[in-house]
Amino acid sequence: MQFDDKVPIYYQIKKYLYKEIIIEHLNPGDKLPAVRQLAVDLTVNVNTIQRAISELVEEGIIVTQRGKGNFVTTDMEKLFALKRHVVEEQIEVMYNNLTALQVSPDEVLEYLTTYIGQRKEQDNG
Amino acid sequence: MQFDDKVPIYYQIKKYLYKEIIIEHLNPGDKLPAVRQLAVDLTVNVNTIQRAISELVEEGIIVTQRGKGNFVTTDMEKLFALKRHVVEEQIEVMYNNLTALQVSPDEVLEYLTTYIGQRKEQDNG
DNA sequence: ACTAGTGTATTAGTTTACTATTACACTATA
DNA sequence: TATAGTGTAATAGTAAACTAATACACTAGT
Repeated sequence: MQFDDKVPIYYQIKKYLYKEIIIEHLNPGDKLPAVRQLAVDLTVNVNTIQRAISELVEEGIIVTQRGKGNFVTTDMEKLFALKRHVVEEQIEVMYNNLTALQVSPDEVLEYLTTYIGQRKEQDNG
Repeated sequence: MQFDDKVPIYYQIKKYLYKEIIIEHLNPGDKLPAVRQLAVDLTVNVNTIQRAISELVEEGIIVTQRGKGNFVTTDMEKLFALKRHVVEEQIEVMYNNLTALQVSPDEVLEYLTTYIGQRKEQDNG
């Protein structure tokens, strides 16, 4: 896995696991790969994996069963809230940053519309 | 100034200076505060300021006149490109992250529209 | 010439994230 | 009960960012 050297790796792994859960590569109740396996897959140290996972456990997204493994929670409330939160955060950060640059809400919408239009052209062409 | 401890300070200062230039708190040809003054204002070390500024110099956004100070470039092309780039980057990052979460372009637009609607209510209420 | 204001460079020390390694504890199964 | 698979913890070492302090070099005004 490729990491942005401006952000701690454990934090990027956290976001990666969020993603895997949100897009249902990992479903409620699923067992995660073993920490040692994840360490190999993502080419980082076990401790780094551990740090990411322990934060997800604190947040109630992942549940640990000692000796068995780590599992995605079956608490659907938590999972819905996770997706809502992650998506909203993306929008919010972008909106706040652009607003700080004195871009108006209408302009933000305009920029996004234009951007999507360009992407559609590119992705088709 | 308040920093996000997940991102290097020098990098956040870079972004801060981008902002100051884009919103025309600093205009073409303007002299920046002295590095020692900036260090006090932003409550960081001079070396950290220096690191941020030296990257802006490499990018041609800031021009150093030794013994005099650091100045915003008068190359308007560079400045327009800067704004274009910074704004587009915000949109792009958000779009890519949401796409990775299997949010469709139309949904991205929908989320943003809803978000802006909510903000307007809040900010008026 | 002197001095104050500026950027630049160097050195040393601290903190945090990360790695590497090893050991320990729990679970399930042959 | 032995063993393989799991999470957990602790120790030691490395690298990067940051701070602190000092010294140097250039510019402008007195």
